[in-house]
Amino acid sequence: MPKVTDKHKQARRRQIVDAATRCFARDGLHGTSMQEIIRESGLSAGAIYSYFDGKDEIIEAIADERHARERQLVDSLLESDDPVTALEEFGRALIAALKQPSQRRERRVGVELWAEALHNPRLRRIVRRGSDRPRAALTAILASAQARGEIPPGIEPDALARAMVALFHGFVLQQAWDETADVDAYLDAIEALIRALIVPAGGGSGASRAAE
Amino acid sequence: MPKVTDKHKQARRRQIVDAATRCFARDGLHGTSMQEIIRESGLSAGAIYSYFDGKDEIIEAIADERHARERQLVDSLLESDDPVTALEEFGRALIAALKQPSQRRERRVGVELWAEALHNPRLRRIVRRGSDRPRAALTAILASAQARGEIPPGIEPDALARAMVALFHGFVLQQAWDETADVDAYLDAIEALIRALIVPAGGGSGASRAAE
Amino acid sequence: MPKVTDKHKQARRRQIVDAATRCFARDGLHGTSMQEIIRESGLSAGAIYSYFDGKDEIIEAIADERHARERQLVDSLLESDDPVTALEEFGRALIAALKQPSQRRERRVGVELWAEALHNPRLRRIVRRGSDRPRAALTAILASAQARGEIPPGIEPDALARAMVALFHGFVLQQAWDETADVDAYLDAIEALIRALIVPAGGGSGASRAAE
Amino acid sequence: MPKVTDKHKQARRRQIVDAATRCFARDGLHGTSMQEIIRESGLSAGAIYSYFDGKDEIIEAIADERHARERQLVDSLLESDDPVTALEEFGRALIAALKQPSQRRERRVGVELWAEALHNPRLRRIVRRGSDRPRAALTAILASAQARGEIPPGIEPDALARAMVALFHGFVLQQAWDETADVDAYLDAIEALIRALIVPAGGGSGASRAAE
DNA sequence: CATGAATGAGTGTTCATTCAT
DNA sequence: GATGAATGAACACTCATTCAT
Repeated sequence: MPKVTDKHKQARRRQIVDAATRCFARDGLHGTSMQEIIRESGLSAGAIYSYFDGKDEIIEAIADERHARERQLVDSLLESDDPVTALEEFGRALIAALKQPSQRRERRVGVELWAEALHNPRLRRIVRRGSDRPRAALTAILASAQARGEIPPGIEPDALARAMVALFHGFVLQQAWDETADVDAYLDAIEALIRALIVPAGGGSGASRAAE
Repeated sequence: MPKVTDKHKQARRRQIVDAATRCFARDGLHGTSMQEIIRESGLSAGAIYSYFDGKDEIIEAIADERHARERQLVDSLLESDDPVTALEEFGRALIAALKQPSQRRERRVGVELWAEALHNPRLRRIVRRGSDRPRAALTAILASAQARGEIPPGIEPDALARAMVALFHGFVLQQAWDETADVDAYLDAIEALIRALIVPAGGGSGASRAAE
Repeated sequence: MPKVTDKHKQARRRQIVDAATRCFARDGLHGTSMQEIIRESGLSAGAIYSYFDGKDEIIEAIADERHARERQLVDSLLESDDPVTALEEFGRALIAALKQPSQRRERRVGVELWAEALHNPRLRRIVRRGSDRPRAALTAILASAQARGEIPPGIEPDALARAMVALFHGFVLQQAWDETADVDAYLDAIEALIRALIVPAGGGSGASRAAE
Repeated sequence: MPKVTDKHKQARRRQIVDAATRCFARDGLHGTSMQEIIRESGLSAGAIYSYFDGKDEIIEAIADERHARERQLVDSLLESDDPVTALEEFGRALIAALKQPSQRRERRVGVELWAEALHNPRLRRIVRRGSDRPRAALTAILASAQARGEIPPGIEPDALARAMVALFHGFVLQQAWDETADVDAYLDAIEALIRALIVPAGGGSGASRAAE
């Protein structure tokens, strides 16, 4: 019965990853001991080590999950052929992500992962995959929009994509520091910012539309 | 002769903070042991502990320095009465800061501090001072620009300020992960982004100017 | 199977407390490092710290044991209704305690605890319980003896109880300093000292002189 | 001018010993760092080390002083030819010593010295001189009193002397633990205790009972 | 297969003492 | 002589990981 075993295995890994995420969000990656994860998960030390090779692998699993979720978010970006619509979709997905309180914990841990990725090459690869791929997708969309004349020429699409990723990461950080940061106002502001850039198909300023 | 003693003290603290910054940038806040800082600084354990109460205090000193440097950057913001000019000044200061390779190390450590600040209240206070004050200054400038009609109404100035801080933090992160990230192109892109938003005094769209 | 675990736990604590007692008796509370206790106990650092929160707690456990043993000694005091008999019982228990060479080590450590108790409030509470309770019991016996006329009036029973406790503590100290101190002669002497005070049932008394 | 220098030296040693005594009474022998003694004395580290070879020597100096003071107390014992009078003198000196609040500190440190003496041979020699000599003197007096028939036969004079020393040490300990311990009542009680033993020149005796 | 007691190298920190100035 | 900055071995304690049961 490999399937049952596999399901069981997945469930146990879930249990461990969830417990670890709670601990990491509360006390930080380095402020959390394996003992705490053991206690929080309700499993034994041996059990945990039979599902993960060690603390680092649990951290990587968390990073992997985050990356997978972000990839899903990006995939929605690629569905539409119209770049502007795609960006709007992206924006909406972002809203959903940033407003979900259930993901606050994950985002806090995310900030820890950013720092950890600076010194752990395996983790860096995972974490960067989570922003390199979205950025590449954004770059493609923006290049295409630029080709259509919807975005002024003379701006590097990749640099603009970086700016959009920065707007996301930067707000994740602000929200991690201050839970009361106003998500809706922020999303309105960056929407205005981005729309201002978009050259309307039939002339007149993008900026004026931002105020509509 | 208190001056000599004081100068000496400052020099020793410099020596320790610099050594620690090198270590932290290389191995991370938690990947660096006091032993390493001791070796890197060329001082003895006892000497270091006579200048700092412990590892945490060294970290705080580094955060404090960073905050002080950011405050200087912000102060230049406030000098001009014209909001748009002020923003340009700010942008230029940003360019200078992000392009200085000598500060790469500091920015890498900065990312570590963001994560650490999530769990260390003292540090959070220091780190947040470094972005709350700039944000407040930006908010004031943007509100004033908005009052003058230079920025479309209907956008929360504070949210827009958050976006600008995010554009900074977000790129610091990307640069920490990938030293080859193109600073100039990024700065061009965010300049275009911001300019697009600015309603020209006499008519035509900001977006069109962004392409100039 | 909580019983096995519990028994095991008790046995390990015994092992640690015994090793620590040997170390403390040999090198003093402060002359003994945890490393020495680790070596002497044959356990690892981690093992010891899983049974005790730290060195202080090991010391407290030793003090607790001593206190428990002293309470048992005192309980024998309270069994008899006749104060004089009770005192005799107490004296005999004392003899047994002071003559047991196996307790030499414990008594040496006891002297260390007296000193430590001066500066460690938790320990002071434990150590004082070990002499306050016996003293209170002695006070009650002496008061009752005084009420029966067996001890001359005009002496504070509590002060006399203090004197008896002092005779015990003081000799423990002398014996700690000089193992050859003659226990039997000492016990004879204090027996004589105390008996001299007791007013014989039928009349003329040394005690009457004491009240003069 | 060796004399002036010598006086100066003595004064400095005083200053250091006094500062150390204050520290030791407050925080214990091992809870006091040289740094604290340095601060408390108002001298520099180098200065202190030019007057004492180290912490241990400061402790020995304190023990020496204590011993010298106790010897003076004992010397008064030997002045009188009449043992009973001598004992009374001794008791009176004791009263004075125990009631002086200024010596509370010294007595607290004294208890620390008892413990330290158990593991430091040099200190043990000093500390024991402080009770061996008084005990020897008491033994002589008691033997002489016994020879005159003032103390019942059959009691070892040395053991009785030990008891008297114990009455002193034991109360010092109680007072160190509890400053409110009633000195006067205690002195009354031990006076009664000792007088009960003394066979009145002309008659029936408690002592006869003691020998039973 | 699961457990959790045990490991021991490593941590941050202290402190009696020295010695260049 | 006096200073006090500097030393570095030693300290109490932690924690990711293992393995006998």
